[in-house]
Amino acid sequence: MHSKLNNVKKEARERYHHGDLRESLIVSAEEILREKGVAAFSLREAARRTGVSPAAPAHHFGDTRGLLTAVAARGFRRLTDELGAALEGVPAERRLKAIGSRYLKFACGNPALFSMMWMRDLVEPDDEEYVTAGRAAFNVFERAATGSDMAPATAPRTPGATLIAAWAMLHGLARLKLEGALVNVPPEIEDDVLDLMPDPRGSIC
Amino acid sequence: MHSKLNNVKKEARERYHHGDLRESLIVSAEEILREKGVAAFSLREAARRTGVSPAAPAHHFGDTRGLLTAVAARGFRRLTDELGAALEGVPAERRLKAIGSRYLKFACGNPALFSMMWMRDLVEPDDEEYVTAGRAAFNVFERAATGSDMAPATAPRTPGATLIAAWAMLHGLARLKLEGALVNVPPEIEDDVLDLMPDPRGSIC
DNA sequence: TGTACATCAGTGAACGCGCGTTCACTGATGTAC
DNA sequence: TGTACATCAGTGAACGCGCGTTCACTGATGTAC
Repeated sequence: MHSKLNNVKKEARERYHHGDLRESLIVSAEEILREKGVAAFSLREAARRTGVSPAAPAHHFGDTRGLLTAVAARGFRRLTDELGAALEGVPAERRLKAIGSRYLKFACGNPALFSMMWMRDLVEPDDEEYVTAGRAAFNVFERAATGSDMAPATAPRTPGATLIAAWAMLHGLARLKLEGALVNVPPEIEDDVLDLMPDPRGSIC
Repeated sequence: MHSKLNNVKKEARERYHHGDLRESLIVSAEEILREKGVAAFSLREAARRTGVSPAAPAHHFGDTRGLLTAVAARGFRRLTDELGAALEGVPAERRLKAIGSRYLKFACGNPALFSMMWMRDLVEPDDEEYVTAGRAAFNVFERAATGSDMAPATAPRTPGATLIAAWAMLHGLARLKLEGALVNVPPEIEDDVLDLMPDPRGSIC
């Protein structure tokens, strides 16, 4: 039974048509980011890891930027999911912190991916999928932080200063950690920093 | 007189020995960062712009990473100067905000340089000059934010949570701006965010 | 003041590399009749 | 149910490119005597 499974897999691998190349390329790309970082990423290696010719990716993504954009969008979707999961069963007054520590956890667990997601040089910043995915992640944060579920779906957002301030503190903490700027800082402090996030509901100050 | 000056310059340019190649390469590198961004940086182009053979930089910096490290260190020194200048004649209670907006100004005025300064992949993170320059910048921030001048010069720092929180908010705001994440946010909000920085002197809350 | 020589700061040609992308092509798939 | 054909998803060889670095070298500088 095990060997049967392997045969199926092998056949699939050796088929002329891959079957799910788009998906596989994204997975390979994430792998490269995880193992080697953003700077070392190349389209050819993604193809190589997927066991496909270097010209194949063009069919699905056009060019390198296209693939990275898809990977970034997928990253935002995963972030959205994780932020959502972090809120389950958490009372309103602890949601800001809960979402904050999950945001950090995501960034530190996927350092290269997280960085790449924000690099407008590498990504097609106007790509609809990318924009939508990014906005969805922010929406979760906004709802958790403000307690409001009424965020308009389409209109341009102009969120309040406190919300942006909380996000900035969070994002900055993540970046500083990734950048190794906090190596001399005791890790417990991180928790205190999260407590200092300004609360958009105005419960502090 | 003008032409005489030009002749001197021309001679200098055409001399076999450059005279100040180390300095010139750093300047060219900054130029490239400004014009093309981090991703497009190359050692060869820095040499080309300086009017020197591609092998010349090795004499002064060893390799690409060496040059970028020097550029980053210089960036931190410039940041230190600017932060210091931002404090001149500013009363204690307004220093936190003053230094905050200067930090933002620096980041947004030198986007590629600022990003590069934090990229441990591109830089020799243990280089003494780099480390010293980075620490000096942080020291200015710390002194301005806490009002304390007694920061030990050598001992490993373990700054308080509020200080880190303020820095994180600032750094995060800078990053979000550079990353284009705030395009839909009215610019006035930035000022309000700075007002929300937690004050390490405990004057708020 | 003159000269020999070590050291320094450059040259420029060459290396091998991996990259993104193009190209004419072919095998597989699915649909219309 | 069988067949013709359009479309799709791949191949793999080739392109030109710019890169970082190495190498043997040479011109300029400065120092010791």
